[in-house]
Amino acid sequence: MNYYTISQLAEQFDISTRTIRYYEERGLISPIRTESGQRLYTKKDRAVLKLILRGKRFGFSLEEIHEMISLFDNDRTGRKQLEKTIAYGEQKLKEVTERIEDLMQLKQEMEAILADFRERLQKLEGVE
Amino acid sequence: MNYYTISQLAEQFDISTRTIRYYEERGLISPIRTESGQRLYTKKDRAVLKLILRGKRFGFSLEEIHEMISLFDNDRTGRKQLEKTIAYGEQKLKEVTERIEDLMQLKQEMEAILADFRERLQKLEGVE
DNA sequence: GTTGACTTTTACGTAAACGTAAACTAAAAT
DNA sequence: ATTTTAGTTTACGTTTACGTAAAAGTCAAC
Repeated sequence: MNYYTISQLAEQFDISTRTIRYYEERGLISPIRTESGQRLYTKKDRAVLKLILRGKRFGFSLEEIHEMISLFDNDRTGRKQLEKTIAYGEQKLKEVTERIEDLMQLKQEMEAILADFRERLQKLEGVE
Repeated sequence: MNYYTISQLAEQFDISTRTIRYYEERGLISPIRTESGQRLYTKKDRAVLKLILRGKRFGFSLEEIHEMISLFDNDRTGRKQLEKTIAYGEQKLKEVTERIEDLMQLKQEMEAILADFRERLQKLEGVE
């Protein structure tokens, strides 16, 4: 298998190494170590990092992202655990759905405003 | 016309008065004042506040939201101004569109994971 | 085998977005 | 008329999410 160093990942995602170490401090990512203590990241670690950054773009806090990651990550075997996980997941899914609807409304409003501006510009050009 | 007090707005949106004053500090909202210096908010101010909070939910910084507000707010009359505004608006619209697509992908992934969990639960219940 | 790039931990610094407390004034209620 | 209640400014405090610098160890290249 193949590993990434911290600076490789940092470059790939255009973030600092400090940022990656900070995510580790907060328990969001857990790379293995070489004998001498250097961090090594697997493809899976990379995927987690990608997930973190996407969550951030959506305005989720690291705390929320942490919750979501443990949702996907932990193999919850017990029935109660599964039910809890599903309930939590359904709630998060609902939140995401609401956000999408909200954003689509914003999009429509922006399009309307833009249409208005374009019309104004047309009139100005007509006069000229 | 009808005005809102700061605490009325705070209650309506479930935020603190400090938060509203902070948005004013940052130039995002500009209520009128009574003779004695108390803030009064119009329907339009309320709409702006709503916009701010929506922007925040989407993960935009107050700085970005400030920009967007002045975009919608200022009556830009000159041709150059109009063109600039339209260009900026189109860019923001693109960002929003991308975000929607991104979120929809996240939604699908979450749905897949949830389906998997539900299947596991089914199997457990079948055994029981 | 030493220079230079990279990594580690520790620790203090910082910007954004408010929270909170003090000291005071105005409005509303009793 | 005088308590509450709500509002104001000023200013320091706090959390999140890192930035930055120091001191020391390690890896890669020449």
